[in-house]
Amino acid sequence: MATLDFSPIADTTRRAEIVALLRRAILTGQLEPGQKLNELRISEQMRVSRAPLREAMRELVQEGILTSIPYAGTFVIDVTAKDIDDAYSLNKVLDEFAIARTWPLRDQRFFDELDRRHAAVKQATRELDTTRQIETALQLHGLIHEWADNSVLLETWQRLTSRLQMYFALHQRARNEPVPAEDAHETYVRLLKGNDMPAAQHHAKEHIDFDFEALLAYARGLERRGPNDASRASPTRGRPETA
Amino acid sequence: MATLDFSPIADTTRRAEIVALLRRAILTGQLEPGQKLNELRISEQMRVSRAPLREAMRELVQEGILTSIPYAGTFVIDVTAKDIDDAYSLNKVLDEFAIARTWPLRDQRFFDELDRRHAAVKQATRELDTTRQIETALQLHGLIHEWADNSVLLETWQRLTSRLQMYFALHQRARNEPVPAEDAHETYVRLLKGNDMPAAQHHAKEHIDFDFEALLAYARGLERRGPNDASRASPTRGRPETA
DNA sequence: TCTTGTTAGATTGTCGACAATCTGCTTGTG
DNA sequence: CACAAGCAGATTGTCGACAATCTAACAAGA
Repeated sequence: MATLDFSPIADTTRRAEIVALLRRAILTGQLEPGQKLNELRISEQMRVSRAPLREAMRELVQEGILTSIPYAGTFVIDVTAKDIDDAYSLNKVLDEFAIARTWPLRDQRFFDELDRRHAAVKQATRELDTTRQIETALQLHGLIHEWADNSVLLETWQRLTSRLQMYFALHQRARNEPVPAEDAHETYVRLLKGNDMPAAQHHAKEHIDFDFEALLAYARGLERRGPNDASRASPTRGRPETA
Repeated sequence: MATLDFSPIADTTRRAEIVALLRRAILTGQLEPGQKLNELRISEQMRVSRAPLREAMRELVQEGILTSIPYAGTFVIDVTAKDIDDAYSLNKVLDEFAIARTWPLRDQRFFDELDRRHAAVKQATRELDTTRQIETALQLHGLIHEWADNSVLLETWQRLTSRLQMYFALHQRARNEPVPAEDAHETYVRLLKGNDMPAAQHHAKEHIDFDFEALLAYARGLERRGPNDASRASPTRGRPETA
């Protein structure tokens, strides 16, 4: 028989859809860092009860983009310059590892997918859709982590990605100007297709450096002006239950 | 005035306690891999309603030690040899990074804490408490990740640790024999106190190798005999919603 | 005026019940 | 006997209501 592989059926629980909705709202910056999530208000807006909403929020807390204080509320995580720096330096290490693991597994399907994602970035750039530009760039970058055949690495990178996407979106939102139109990923893609693995690893580091540069400057600027002004109830008691 | 710093008050929600209970049950192997968690039964045993229990389970799903299939149930993750291998190889990279970051931050407090945790391992070994032995060994190992001053790294390592602890406990349980009594961490501690960082990094890798060796062999043996026989409802539909 | 105790309102945490879905068995039919 | 349809039981997902806790405003007293 012909081996037809069906795609998985859609998630049927409200919880899963709520997770997707909330995650998108946070990662695109519609929910600002530090902002409190009022359960009753959100559940009424989404036309669901608080039970699946709360379960969804627990997931996002564990995912690292929300933080919860008992009897006080659940908040979008704050973005500190140190967080970005931490994620940045760890990402370097993970990239190096991912490239090393992916290297011997590269095949035609890998190169095709690489080109496909690269094209998606370029299209988003042409259309000046900054949100989509961030998304596609991270997806391009994520290919080496998906291809490395290491589930723990992939999980780790996806967690990192959530934060990175949030940081980038915040950055874009604040500056509100399109990313440079020239293609910053041309060399990256070319090196991943070549035969010089150390060169690819080295470029990945430099490439990240470039992306993070402006972001870090922005975050540091934020901190100098004091914490974000998003309407939050300034939780003072207890500590967030981070993972 | 004298600056007396109070420790944070204990978590007062049932949810937090349930998370701790379940996590411990899983990591010590009281709940076996693949086993299904019946919500009604557990909630009755714990004398709580299903709401906080379900929220706790969502957290543990996101933490990576449970897996959930809509309308089918929530299960303890299965332990495959590949999972162990993945965690193992990534752990090497993280260790190297953690040592590099910790190195310039070492001070007397670090050395004291190092000795304290080392002593805890030795005491657990003397008392032949294998479960505690695993716990303390991982805590000793975790110091470099805590000290590295990188929150993302720490989070990542803690996620890894959960699985490692589960794997080790499973291993111990199956073989039911105490770990070699000789002190395997003596060199590790000594190198962390010394001045040769590359040597410390190198030893960390070798040290992990040693620990994982038997574990990997055991896991591979498991797979050869087919999947675990824990009473599970053999979920066939849908896919687990891993993080 | 500053501090302390009280109270009202709002929000989070928890509960018990109902709805939706799955699994396995039974039953009827060829 | 093979097989499909349908039913019953069990389990998960969701809902609305109540209890516990927090915040902020206000009053009383030193």
